[in-house]
Amino acid sequence: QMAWERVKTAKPDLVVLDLMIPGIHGLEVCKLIRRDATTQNLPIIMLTAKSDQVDKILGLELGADDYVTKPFNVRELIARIRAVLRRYEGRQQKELSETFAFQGLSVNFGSCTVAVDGKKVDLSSREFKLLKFFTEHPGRVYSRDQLLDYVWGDEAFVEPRTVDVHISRLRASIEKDKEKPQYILTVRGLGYKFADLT
Amino acid sequence: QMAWERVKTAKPDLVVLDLMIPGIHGLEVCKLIRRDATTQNLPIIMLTAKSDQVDKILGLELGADDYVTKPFNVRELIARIRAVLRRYEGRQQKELSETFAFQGLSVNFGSCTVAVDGKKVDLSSREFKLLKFFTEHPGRVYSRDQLLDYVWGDEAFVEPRTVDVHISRLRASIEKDKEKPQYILTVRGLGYKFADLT
DNA sequence: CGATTCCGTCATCAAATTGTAACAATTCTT
DNA sequence: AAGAATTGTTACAATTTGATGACGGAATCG
Repeated sequence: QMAWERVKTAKPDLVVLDLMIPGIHGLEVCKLIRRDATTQNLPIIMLTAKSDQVDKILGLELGADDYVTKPFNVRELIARIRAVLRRYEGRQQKELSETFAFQGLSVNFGSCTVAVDGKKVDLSSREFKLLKFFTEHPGRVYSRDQLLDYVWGDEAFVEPRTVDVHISRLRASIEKDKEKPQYILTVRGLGYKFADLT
Repeated sequence: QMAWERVKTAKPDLVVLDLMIPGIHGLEVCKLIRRDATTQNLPIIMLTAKSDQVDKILGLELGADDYVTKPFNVRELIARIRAVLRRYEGRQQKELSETFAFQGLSVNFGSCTVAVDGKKVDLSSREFKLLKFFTEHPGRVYSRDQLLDYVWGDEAFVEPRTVDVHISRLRASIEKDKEKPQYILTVRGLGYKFADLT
C-alpha cells in the first residue's frame, strides 16, 4: 500500500493512523509496520471514530501505542504524541544503555567501560570493540578473517595473526586465570569464541 | 516485607498495590515506599475493593497517585497507569530541567550559568551548549561526529577536530586539575563522555 | 564603526595504540 | 617422541590520536 511505502522511505519517528479514511485499511498498515523488522518498534497512534472497544482491543494487540477517538481535541492529540515520543525515547535509551554481564565480567556499551568483579578495567578502543563484538554473539565461533571483517571493517587490511595479538592483550586485561580463559576461548583450527552463556 | 524488598531491588517505574491481598498490608508497603529516599517519588496506584472513602483518604495522605476500585476494567487500569506515568514523567522532566550538580560543578539551565565550587564561571554559548548536552547524558560516550550532530546541529558543517578545541576550552574553564579532568573525559579512539554519576 | 569576544582551522608536540615479525609454547599427528 | 601445525607472547617501529597555542575571519555589542 502507498502508506506503507511512505513509511518505509520517509522513516518517521511516529505514525498517526487514521482508521476512518476510506480506502485505506489502517489496521492493515499497522500490521505491516509491526511485521517489518526495521519498523517494528515505531510508535503508532490510532485515530478512530468508533469509541467502542472492539477496535481498541484490536489495536492493542497490534501494538498501537495510544488511541484518540474522534471528535478529538488537537491539543489532546499533540499531548498524546508528546507522551508517546517521550516514552519511546526512554525505551530507545534503555536499549542503548544496555549492559552485558557474565561471570563477573560486565560491559557497559553506553559508557564504553568494562569491569571485572566490580573493578574497572581500561581497554583500548580496538580491544573494546573486539570484546563488544564477542559479547554480542556469545558462544559462536569466529575465524580470524571474520573478526577482521566484523571488528576491523572493510577498510583495514591487516594480517589475520594480528587478531591473536589483540586477543592476547584483551585477555591480559580481563581474564582472571591466565592459563584458563573463561571469557574468550580458543577454538583450535577455527578461531575464537566468547564463552557459552548457558 | 517481601513486597518492599522487591521494590527496592527491581526499581520499577510504578507500583500497583492491591490492598485486598490477604497477609499483605498494602498501606504498610506504601508507607515504607514513601519513607525511603530512593523510592519517595515512586508513583503508586492502589487497588481496593471497598469503594468507601475512608481508605481513599488514608491512601491519599500516604501519597498514592491514583486508585482503582474492584471490580475494575482492565482498560481503565491501563489508562490510569498511563495517565500517572505521563504526569510523573512531566514532573521528572521539570526537575531535571532545573539544574545539574555533580562534584562541585553546578549548571543552571534556566539562567545558563555555571559554577565550580560555588564560583561563577563564564562560558561562551557553544561551550555552554556542549556542557549542557554532556550533563544531560552523563556517562555515555559520544563521537565527535555525534557531538557535531547533537550540539552544533544539522546546518553546521565543521571539522570534527573542532570539537577537540571546544572541549579543551571548556575544560580550561571548569576542570580543576588540568592533568586529570573529572567532568569531561576522553575515551581514546571513540570520543568523549561526561563522568559517570554513580 | 571599532573593539572585543567567539569560532573554526591548522600546525605541532606528546602520548597511546596498533600492526608486524620473531620467537616461545602448546597441541596435534604419525 | 619427533616433527608439523597452530596459537601465545613480546618487543619495537610506524601510525594514529588527542591537547593546545596561534591566527584570521565572523559575529556581537557598545
